[in-house]
Amino acid sequence: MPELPDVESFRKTAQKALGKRIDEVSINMNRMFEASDSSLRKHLKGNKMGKTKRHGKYLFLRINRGKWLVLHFGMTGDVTYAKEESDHSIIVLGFSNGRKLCIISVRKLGTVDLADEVGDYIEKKGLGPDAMDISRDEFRKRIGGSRGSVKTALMDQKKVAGIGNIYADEILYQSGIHPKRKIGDINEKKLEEMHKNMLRIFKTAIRNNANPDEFPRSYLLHNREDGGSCSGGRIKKITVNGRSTYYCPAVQK
DNA sequence: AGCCCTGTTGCCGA
DNA sequence: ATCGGCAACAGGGC
Repeated sequence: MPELPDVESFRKTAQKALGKRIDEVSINMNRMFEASDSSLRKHLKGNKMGKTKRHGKYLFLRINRGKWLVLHFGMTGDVTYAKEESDHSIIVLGFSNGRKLCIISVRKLGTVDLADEVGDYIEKKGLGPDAMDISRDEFRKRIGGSRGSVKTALMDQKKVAGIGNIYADEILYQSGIHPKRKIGDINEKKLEEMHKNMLRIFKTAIRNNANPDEFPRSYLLHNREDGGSCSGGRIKKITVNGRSTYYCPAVQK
């Protein structure tokens, strides 16, 4: 689930607790946690939920003056705000209105951390500019300036933050580019087209709360399986950068 | 029931 | 730069 649009949707959910005081804290520690149980409790309990930020696939929740709760979900995740506690919650924040903000991670592959400054944290991680924020020229410079395959470049969080396996395939499909094409083989005009498509796809996904059922039918995502149908032919499955990759040979060159 | 494979991520070592 | 292995777990196929 958690690529840029999913995390943006998590952020909006967390935003519903804005200004609410955290009365109760429940933490199910596991290997995701970089911050200790005691320091998390110290910074969470009794404080009010502040503003929220997202950068790439990272979510930042301000929980105390200058302190941020940092969340990265790995391959699975969700955030809920309701009276009921969700299964697989790693952190549950209880508020006086009886509602709970649940941070969910079924597979426990991500990260939970504390940070003083969002910008410093992003820099420390070496993340590139957020995909929704990056200018056309910057995109062309960062993606175009590598030697490997175009899909590998798109998924490199150090170049541009937020594009994962599913959306990389979608961007390449809609841009008519074979995932294994070498970057050097793609001209500037095509790179700019990719940038435009990336923004459009993410905007569409965000508008629909990252729910693929609501995306246009023309999206690859709906037929993302070996032998799946496409206007031009059949979807093919290959491996790129160690990840399953789906594309249409008739459409993508 | 149980075994095997796959996977929306990212780090590490060869 | 690229590749395989790995982390933890659920769900589907057989």
